Amino acid sequence: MAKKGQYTYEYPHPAVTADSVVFGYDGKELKVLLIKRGKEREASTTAYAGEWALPGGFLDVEKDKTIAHTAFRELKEETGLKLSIKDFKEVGSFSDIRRDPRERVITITHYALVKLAEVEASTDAEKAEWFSWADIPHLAFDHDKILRVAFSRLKQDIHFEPVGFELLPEVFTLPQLQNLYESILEVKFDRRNFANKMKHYGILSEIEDGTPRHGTRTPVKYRFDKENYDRLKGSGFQLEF
Amino acid sequence: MAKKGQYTYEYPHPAVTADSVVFGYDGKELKVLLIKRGKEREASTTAYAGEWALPGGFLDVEKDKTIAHTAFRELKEETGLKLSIKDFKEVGSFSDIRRDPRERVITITHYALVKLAEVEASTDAEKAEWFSWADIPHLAFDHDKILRVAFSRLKQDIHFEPVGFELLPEVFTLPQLQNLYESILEVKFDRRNFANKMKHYGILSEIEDGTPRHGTRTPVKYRFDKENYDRLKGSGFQLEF
DNA sequence: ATTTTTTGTGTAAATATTACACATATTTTT
DNA sequence: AAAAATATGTGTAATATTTACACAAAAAAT
Repeated sequence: MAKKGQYTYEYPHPAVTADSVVFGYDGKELKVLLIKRGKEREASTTAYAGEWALPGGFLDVEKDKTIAHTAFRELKEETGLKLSIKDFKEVGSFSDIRRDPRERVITITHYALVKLAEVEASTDAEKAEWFSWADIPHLAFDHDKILRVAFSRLKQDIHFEPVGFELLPEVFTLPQLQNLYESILEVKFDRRNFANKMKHYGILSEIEDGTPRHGTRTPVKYRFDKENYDRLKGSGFQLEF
Repeated sequence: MAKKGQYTYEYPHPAVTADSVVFGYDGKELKVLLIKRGKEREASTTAYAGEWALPGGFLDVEKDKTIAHTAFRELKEETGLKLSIKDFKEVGSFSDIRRDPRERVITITHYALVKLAEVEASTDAEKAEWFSWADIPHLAFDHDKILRVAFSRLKQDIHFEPVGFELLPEVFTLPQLQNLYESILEVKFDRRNFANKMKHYGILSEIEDGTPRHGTRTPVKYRFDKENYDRLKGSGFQLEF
């Protein structure tokens, strides 16, 4: 364990943390992973104990290769979720001089998109919980603000990035895909126009499951055609609505 | 002056800097403001002395309200340019563990857009120089990479933000505006289509300077109609090409 | 003086977007 | 068990947007 007062500098240094906004989608609603704050860094005073907050923690100055590695490591430690470094997309920094009561702390926030069904089992329910976007509690520090900024970044990115790929399960339906877009963009689309446009892009593969499918109201299942998407993206394609 | 070893922490802390990419436009070419590195922080070892670099410097932990204030202060100190805090748009952080040979330094980068003609005089030519985008020298640290990322962010933002307002002088011509868009987006547009689209948005006011203007090849002068632009933007307008 | 470059302007064709209705199986309600 | 409500898939015509394209005149360069 580190001895107190071991690290000295000629000029004052801030602490740096990485917080993560992890979005999931269960086919119905957009969700966010939050943790209940306990104590951290054994010896330091705990701030906002017992409140909900974004998962995150301090940069390990000697070990973390980049700040994304901090985000990765802390998310795993705090929620059990083991993603990949490249899943973390930087949102920005939050550096207000009073944002942490203990000392000057700059946080760099990332967001990540996960397939909820696939990861729900591996999140440590003791410490972490998935909250519906519509039902987020008040958060510690300036995490309310951070969450809003992360969401607006997601909202921007969805125009150009295949966020569907990352949030939906392998097999999904058009209504699910549409609902996801509507949840993130906070608008409603016409069902026919949405389907036409999506099919026109050629990035959906219909799954033939044998059932002859005479009636409706059992939605057709699709898979993303990743190869086609990558090809389109390479030639300047933009997924827009 | 600070005494050596005055600031101690229980855990190691990184240094945090703010670097700025300042873009200017002279009616012909996109330019970037760079500084020649000398020594900084009186007592510390100077890295990359004599090389070109982005303007920037260390966060003042006790005084800088946010990291944007650091960017503002350092830009003024190093180049003489006095912008406004809200001119600084965050690009992102660069945190590679080896990016600074002296100690662990995380940098948070902003970009800013300026009307070159108006600020050229106030940049301290002793220390700072405007470089054409096509003619940027090799830079210190990972500043080459930072510059590329900042440019690609500008390229994205131009779709949705009135960067023309910020880079062009009050009075400008359509060819200048088009050239600016072409420089940033790295494409060529058809002159008629560009003019049609721009005029259709209703954000340009033609300036009547009395001259009857029988001939062509003396471009018509315009001003941005800021009010109209703001109104359009408020109702979801997007400037696209 | 001649040539080259720069500028402004309009229209037709192609493409993309929008608006819109019904039949039917499933689910929910009574 | 029956009835009502809900969710699903499908196509076309009207409108709006985007693209492609040529010439005449002044200024600048040769």
